[in-house]
Amino acid sequence: MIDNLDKMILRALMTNARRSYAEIAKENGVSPATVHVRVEKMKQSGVITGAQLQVDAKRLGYDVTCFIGIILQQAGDYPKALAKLEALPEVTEAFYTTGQYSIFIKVMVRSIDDLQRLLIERIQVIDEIQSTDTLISLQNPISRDVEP
Amino acid sequence: MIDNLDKMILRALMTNARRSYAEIAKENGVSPATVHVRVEKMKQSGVITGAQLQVDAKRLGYDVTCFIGIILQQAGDYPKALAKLEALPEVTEAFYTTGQYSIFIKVMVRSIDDLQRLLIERIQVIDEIQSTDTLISLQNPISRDVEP
DNA sequence: TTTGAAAGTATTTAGGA
DNA sequence: TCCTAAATACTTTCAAA
Repeated sequence: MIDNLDKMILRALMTNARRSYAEIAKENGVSPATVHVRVEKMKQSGVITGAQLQVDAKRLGYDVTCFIGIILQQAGDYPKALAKLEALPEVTEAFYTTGQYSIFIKVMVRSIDDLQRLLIERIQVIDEIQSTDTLISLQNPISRDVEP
Repeated sequence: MIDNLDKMILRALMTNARRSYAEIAKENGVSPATVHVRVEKMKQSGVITGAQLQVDAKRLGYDVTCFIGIILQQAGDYPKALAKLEALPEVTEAFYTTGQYSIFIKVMVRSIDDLQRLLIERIQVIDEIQSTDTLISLQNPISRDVEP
């Protein structure tokens, strides 16, 4: 399904999604048309789902990143709780997890004050949520992709 | 520092980093050259840090995503422990956090067996680590960017 | 599946408003 | 700072191997 050339193309684009197919082609001894064909195939098969610009959240004013573990009143409340969390733009990731928490979310806000308001006024008021644990991130020293 | 046009450009590229500057220019009533200049400025000022292809980890064979909270022997062990974690390609994110854990990592592996091996043979053997808590993710229903 | 060639676009630079 | 215009480079299609 995915051969070595596909992997090379993924590796190239995962580090810099705006690199030209021409350049990647040259590096791998194939024609630009081939790179184009391979990328289209990986898009169609769902291996490639998109391309995101990476921005420095701090420079956009988001100084606080944190993780919140959520314990629900009942396990079956998951879809409702999730829908309510999705409506909060500060919630940038949500995971449905096993273990002590049912839902585990990543939140990015401008300040500790904003975090407190978000937690108290928008998250802890969600009926389906029983309690939350917050983990504030001070640094994000590793951030990278899986190996293709 | 960042004006409205910059934000529009970021919004466009954050959802699809391969969109053409020409198209973004047209949408915002400016010339392609202006978009180019703005992007270069945001790269130089560090607002834009790169562009990543998004891939479906499951289709690359990474079926298991999990979070591991790490408690260190001593707080000062952080740099050493981090360096050892960085050497493990399965560790795709690391956060230095306040609260019950010192380091909080995201791990992507091919199977639960691989997770077990990674935990026992590569992570729990790190001298500086006292103990770990693992949280397995079954789904990732929300995954998006902050608002610029 | 890959390619070369052609057509269509896009990027990037530079000069001038 | 932004634009237009021009040069260069890239992408994408397609017919053939």
